Amino acid sequence: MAAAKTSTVRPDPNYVAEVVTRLKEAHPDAHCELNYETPLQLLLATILSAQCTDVRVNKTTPALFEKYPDVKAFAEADITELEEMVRPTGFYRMKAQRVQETCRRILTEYDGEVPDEMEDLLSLSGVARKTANVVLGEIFNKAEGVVVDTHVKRLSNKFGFTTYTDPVKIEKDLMAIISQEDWVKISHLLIFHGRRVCSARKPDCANCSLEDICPASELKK
DNA sequence: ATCCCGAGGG
DNA sequence: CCCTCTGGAT
Repeated sequence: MAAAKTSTVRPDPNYVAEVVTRLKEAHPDAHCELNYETPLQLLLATILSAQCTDVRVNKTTPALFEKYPDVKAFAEADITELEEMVRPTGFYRMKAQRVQETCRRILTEYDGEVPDEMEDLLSLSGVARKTANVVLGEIFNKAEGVVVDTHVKRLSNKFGFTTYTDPVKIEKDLMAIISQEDWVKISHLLIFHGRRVCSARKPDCANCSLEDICPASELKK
């Protein structure tokens, strides 16, 4: 019988396990770096983090969360003032609108509480799988997938975990090769590694503990 | 595929 | 200057 063809080429499970093990050793403190105190604050911080560094989000949110202490305050905020508050994070008009629209819907449809179901989260303005996965994983401890941001996307391709560029397809590939108990952790690890070692502009292969097993190592070119 | 948008790094 | 940053909606 001829070998069954699969539509997607999977990386060697042993290789994947080795990469995960080494990432855990390299970044034992990997965690979500967005600052927040409430579920609402994490949801909003994550919406603001689109195409923006978490460092900049963290410099923006303290004043924002002080001025608007709860969902109601965001729902009733003057949109121009809200725009100015979120301006440093970029895409500020759209983000202000999404933040307010999301808070209004949480107020009117979810009794003021951030929903803990994927379907409900995805129905919110400015919330797609990446943001929903962050909230489900960090707050409710019930991740239904893997957070795929720009770092996870870049490194997943470098390590050969996926061949796709579409975040949804990348997430599906990762869910197939990473054990479910590591779904939250793998994103933290890839994001930490992507920021500190394997940056997009200048990957520091000389100081990377995975250099010898990395298909994209710059040192052997 | 394109738009939204500012700020820092190389 | 150009690229990148925990994306999402049209």
